Amino acid sequence: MEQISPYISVDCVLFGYNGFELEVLIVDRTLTNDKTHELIFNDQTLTGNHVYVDETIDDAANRVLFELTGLKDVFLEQFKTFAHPNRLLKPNDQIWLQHTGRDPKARIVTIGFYSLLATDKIKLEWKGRNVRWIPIKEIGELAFDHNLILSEALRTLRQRIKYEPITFELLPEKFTLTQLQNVYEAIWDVELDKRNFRKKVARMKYLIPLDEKQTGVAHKPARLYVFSRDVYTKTKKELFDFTI
Amino acid sequence: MEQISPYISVDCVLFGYNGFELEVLIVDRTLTNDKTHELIFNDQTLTGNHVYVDETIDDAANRVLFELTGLKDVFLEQFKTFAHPNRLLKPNDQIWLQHTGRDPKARIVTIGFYSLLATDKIKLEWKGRNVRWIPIKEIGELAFDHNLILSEALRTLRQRIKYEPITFELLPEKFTLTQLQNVYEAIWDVELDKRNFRKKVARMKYLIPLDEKQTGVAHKPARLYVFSRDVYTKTKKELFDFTI
DNA sequence: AGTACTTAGTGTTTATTTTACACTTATAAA
DNA sequence: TTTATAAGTGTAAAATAAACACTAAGTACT
Repeated sequence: MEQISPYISVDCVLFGYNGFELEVLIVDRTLTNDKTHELIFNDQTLTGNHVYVDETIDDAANRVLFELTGLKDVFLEQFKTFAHPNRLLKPNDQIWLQHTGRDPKARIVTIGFYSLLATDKIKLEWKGRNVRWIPIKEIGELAFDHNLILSEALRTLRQRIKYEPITFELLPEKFTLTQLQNVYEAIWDVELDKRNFRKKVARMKYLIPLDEKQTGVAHKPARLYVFSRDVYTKTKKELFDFTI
Repeated sequence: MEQISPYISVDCVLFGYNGFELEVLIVDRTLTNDKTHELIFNDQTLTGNHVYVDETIDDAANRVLFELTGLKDVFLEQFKTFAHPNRLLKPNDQIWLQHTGRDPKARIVTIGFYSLLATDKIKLEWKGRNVRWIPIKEIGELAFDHNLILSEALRTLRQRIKYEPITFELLPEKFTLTQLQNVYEAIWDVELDKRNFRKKVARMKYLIPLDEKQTGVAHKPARLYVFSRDVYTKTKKELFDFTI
């Protein structure tokens, strides 16, 4: 029952919305033989890194996000912690751990974060590794238990957008109501009624209509809106939300 | 930026309901000088323990719960992970860590769980330490960041009971509608309208009325109900809840 | 036996929210 | 000027939420 030095990491599920579908940021994990330069394997993972001893787990998650996208101060929230059962490591994962000089017997504890990003404004770059957005429906088998982590992140996201105004994070600052509706439809994978959706969001005071319209579209241009966090925090009911 | 062996623990916030108020299980932490037997300090903590290398974090949390209450298979859910910023350790905590042979510089990562228990059916006992239920409003300063952990657990609980039928876990198997209402009132610290509350729960098919009544009360005896998880899982809308 | 005490249990009205459903309007492109 | 495309709008019916006060059924006490 001795405590072998565990390895603490964060894994970030970065959700993006491209105007049509929900996407997730995926990194290629490529391992080649140092001498022969043969490809040993090539698969895919979520983005993550280990937690340094002098930083909080939120620091670590923000660092991963920043190194990848150059962005700071974006929505990033812890959702669940996973202790990889090492006996279930896939062969590739074992090889990978040895290659990176880590003990495959050491417990891996990883804290899952998820972030919401407007896909367009991001230039991806990460330590020379191939990083790209993949529509969530097209994601195949990932390394470690990253499929589970992704699945739990999506479950959390689907719940969270019911009660908190975070869908705006997936959109440009100014957006149309149709775009907003599309985000909900993409996340929940359902179709919503346009008129009822608009009636519903019309009640949200923190959704501010602008005197501005879309330009350059080959149809009736839509009105643009912004989300006001100020109005939101002022009007939301704190009824059950006091801290002891 | 070297990785000092971190220390991984679980902290369990055990919520109980005594018929009147929401309570939390608290452990006395007493430290005496090994030679002189003088009391060095005596303060209070949540219940927790470290995670062994051969168990999952859920195993560890269940182990803590079992050692404390003798109960298995009760509601126990992870809610948030905390990385104690060690620079903020209180003096007592530093002394405690040294006393238990641990490096105060080693990062502490603790995974917070919360559990819901019907206070009455539990016999408390934990390694000879003093363990007791304390009403949540009477809890003072706790060790480490346990006040923060408790506060986050309560926030989670207050949210969770809005959408999931877990309040039953705080009650005996057969309960009255008034008891159920009292649980909501205790958790949210509000008063609810009796008639509206009953109208609302009457819509819940998984709340099964029995042909049984309270006995031994000096007033009109109330009808007893049970919660049927079967009916709940069958009838609940899985609409947005598929797994990829 | 009767009375006092205590909590259980019930219904109505009004306001708000949800749901289902189809046509007109404004712009760019051809 | 015509066409294609998405924007934008209203109504009726059903369900839910909110406010509000009295009667019923048991025990305890005399």
